[in-house]
Amino acid sequence: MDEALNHIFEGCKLARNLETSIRQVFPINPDYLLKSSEEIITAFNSASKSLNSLINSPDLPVNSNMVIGGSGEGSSHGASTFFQALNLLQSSGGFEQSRTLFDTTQLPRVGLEMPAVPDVATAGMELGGGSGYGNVFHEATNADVSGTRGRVRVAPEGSSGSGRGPAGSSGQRSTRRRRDNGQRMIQRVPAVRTGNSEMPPDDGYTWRKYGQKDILGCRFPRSYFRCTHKNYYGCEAKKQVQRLDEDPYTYEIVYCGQHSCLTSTTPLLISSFAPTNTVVTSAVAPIITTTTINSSNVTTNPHIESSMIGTALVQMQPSTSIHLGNWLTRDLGEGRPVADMADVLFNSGSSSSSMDAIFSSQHEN
DNA sequence: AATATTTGACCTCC
DNA sequence: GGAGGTCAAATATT
Repeated sequence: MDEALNHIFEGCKLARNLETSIRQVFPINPDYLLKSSEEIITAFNSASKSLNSLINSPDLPVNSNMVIGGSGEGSSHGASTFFQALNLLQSSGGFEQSRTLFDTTQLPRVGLEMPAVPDVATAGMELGGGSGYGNVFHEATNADVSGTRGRVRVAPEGSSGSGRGPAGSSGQRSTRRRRDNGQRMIQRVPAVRTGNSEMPPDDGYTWRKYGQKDILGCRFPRSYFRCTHKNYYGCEAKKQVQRLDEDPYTYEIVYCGQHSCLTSTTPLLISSFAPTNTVVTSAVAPIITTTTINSSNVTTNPHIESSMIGTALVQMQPSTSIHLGNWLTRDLGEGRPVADMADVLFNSGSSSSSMDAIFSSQHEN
């Protein structure tokens, strides 16, 4: 059983590595795809063989059902082998820096939970956790145990207006909070060079920068972003981006909150997640820009195989196409003809203002 | 003109 | 009191 589990976890790890690579490095080298696919197949084939031999073995215990994390009799063996395999997976680098966040004593509860219908972007991040590149760590944010943390400040009446002024003149800000109670996901991504500056790769969503802060002990400032569509949906998704001191070509991105906006964009490569009725027409096809980049400029992250990096980087621009099939066929409920909305979308370019104008009418109701 | 970014001030939490 | 997160006026960009 140990062997089979090891093979399964190895296959999962390889699959995550491949998925992360496909998502973030363009163009993909077909040789690399082939090699990776074969490795995954080999791993699962090995698992299959091990399981077959186990099942056909006369030594198979009567109670062979594993209850992972269970405490009753019959579960201990399964659980221990499971944790051995999981530890193997962890020690391979997938969770190398998450140990403080990922207490192994909680693995049955935390590590095995899978969202029933994961958000596309979230799923992508979760799947990306198996390699040093694109590592993802889940962190339950600081528990609000004091009762005073995260409280909301209420502005005094009649205090609206400019929030900027001389010290001591404020008090008009209605809500200001720290310590988001939502789940945080930490991802490390290689820098992408555009022109003379490096930046994190596009994650498919549209973000608006709302702050930057010098962090004590860090060489590089931390940037704060929130979803562009926050004003229209109350979309609370945020992210913090910081360059690593030890590796300036790697960014650590902390995602906070889930996107609740329908216009949040999704990389084309996730189209396999889209419903079958999704139609990507030329009018809404993603804009593809090609930049000639020296491969050494793309990343120096050793976890990326050089074969994956071409001399040109094709970066998918945020596209609304993926979700169109979803919500164009959805009952928008406000009596607004879908065709009209599509017309607005297709004929007005992809400016967020037109998008927001559409959805603001929904949101306001 | 509309939208995004910059940046100093403000606020919360430790 | 200091660090980190957020706000919003000023400024830049599209």
